[in-house]
Amino acid sequence: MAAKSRPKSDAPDVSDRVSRIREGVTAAILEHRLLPGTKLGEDEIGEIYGASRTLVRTALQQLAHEGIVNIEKNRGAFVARPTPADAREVFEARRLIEPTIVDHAVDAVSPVWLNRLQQHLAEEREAELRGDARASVRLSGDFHRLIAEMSGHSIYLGFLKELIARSSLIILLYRRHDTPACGTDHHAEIVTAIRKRDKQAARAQMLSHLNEIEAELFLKDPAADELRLADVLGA
Amino acid sequence: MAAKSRPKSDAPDVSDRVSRIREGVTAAILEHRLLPGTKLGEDEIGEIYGASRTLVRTALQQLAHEGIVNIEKNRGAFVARPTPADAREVFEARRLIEPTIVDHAVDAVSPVWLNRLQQHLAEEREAELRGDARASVRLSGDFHRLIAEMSGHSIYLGFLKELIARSSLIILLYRRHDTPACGTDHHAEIVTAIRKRDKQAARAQMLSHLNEIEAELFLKDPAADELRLADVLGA
DNA sequence: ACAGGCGAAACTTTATACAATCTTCGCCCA
DNA sequence: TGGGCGAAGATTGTATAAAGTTTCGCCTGT
Repeated sequence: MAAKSRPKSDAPDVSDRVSRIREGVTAAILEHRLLPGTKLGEDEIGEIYGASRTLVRTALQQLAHEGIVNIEKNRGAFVARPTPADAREVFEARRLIEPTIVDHAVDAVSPVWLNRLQQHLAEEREAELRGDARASVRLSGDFHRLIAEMSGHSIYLGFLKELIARSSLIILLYRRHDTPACGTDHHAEIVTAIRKRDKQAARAQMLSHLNEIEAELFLKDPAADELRLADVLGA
Repeated sequence: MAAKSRPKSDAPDVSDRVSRIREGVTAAILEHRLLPGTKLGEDEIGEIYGASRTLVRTALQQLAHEGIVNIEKNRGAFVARPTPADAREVFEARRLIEPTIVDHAVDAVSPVWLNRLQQHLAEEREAELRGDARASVRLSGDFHRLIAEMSGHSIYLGFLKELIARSSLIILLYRRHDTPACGTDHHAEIVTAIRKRDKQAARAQMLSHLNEIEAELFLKDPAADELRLADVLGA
């Protein structure tokens, strides 16, 4: 029995073909290459990844469950278009969960993890300097996911993955100016608090970080989605 | 076009055939008619619901994403068997989320909702009196879900659905005695606090309720799942 | 010229057939 | 008698084809 036969039920099955499709599409959405509302045709994606529609469909259903794709019956799959109400819910949930996650991360602090965090900060700075907006957006989300992995809490990790993916769409849709997605300095301050094992500070930093992200959004409060047309016509 | 053509992306699509399968299997698991570890053959289920394997597979994948079914590659789908570590994570998450949910529920209180809550309590009492363990288990979870629906927070609702489903399996696996799943009195006290619009009390009641449920569990801390065999032999 | 309806094309949904993998049972050998 | 090898059976993974639905263009009638 080699160690390779250990799917362990938690492993993402990176070698799986469905996962390759899912992660490819997810990356495209998170990096803002696929815009909200874009139609995701099964043939189209299948041809790109050299897979049949069966596998594409499986991947799209998983993405729909994660909330970044909407599947409309008999019409197909589309990149989700979160409403302002959705956005408020997502950030409220993040404000609730992430301080607790960072608490656990402090408990799990170790040289190995600190090293990973440092390395990640370096990658973020590099992408920022390079002006690579796509990488910046992706890495910004990855930072939060990294802390969730560090916490060792698999349920929080699963929840947060959903919330981060949706956040990426929300930021794309509703940011006021073309501000950099996530202040890298904030991330550094959070890491500092984690290194000092200061839960109080870590929670506070995380919370203010999330508040700042949301504050940079323009979450207007239309009566319903139907008003979107009026917005477009007014522009 | 009648109002029926409104899937609205959030509706459970009750008329959908996949959803019928999913909800049927979910109910069977939540009512403890399907025990953890049970193999869920695709042909088997397909024959029961008169559907082809394509639809069954879709339903099973959704259940796997909700965490109550494990899909092992080339082996099939099985009812999940949460570990004690999973159990602790689930209840920690519930202790974090549900007090906040009940907070929102208090904000949303109205005669209509109070009526539904009362009606639900009556159903629970009736099932308890009737000695219908299956209905009791299901209704006990439905109470928590009802409050989440009342909160109007769709993300919390989605998260809680997962947590409740897993909780049902956990309680089945790890309860000390054959205690009634969930104290009905506790639920009544929570409703009372909600009616009084007393957030403080509602949060406290919810928290102690969750603590009590977890306290009635026997979450031993084996090194790994492999020790399960030793437990059985020791018994 | 324009509104309404018919029809074809494209896509999704569902079913079925085929391929790959795992399990199980029987047999053989040490 | 116990263990290991191997083939048959069963089950899942994947692809392809048939069926149903929506959408868009075009045509006709007013």
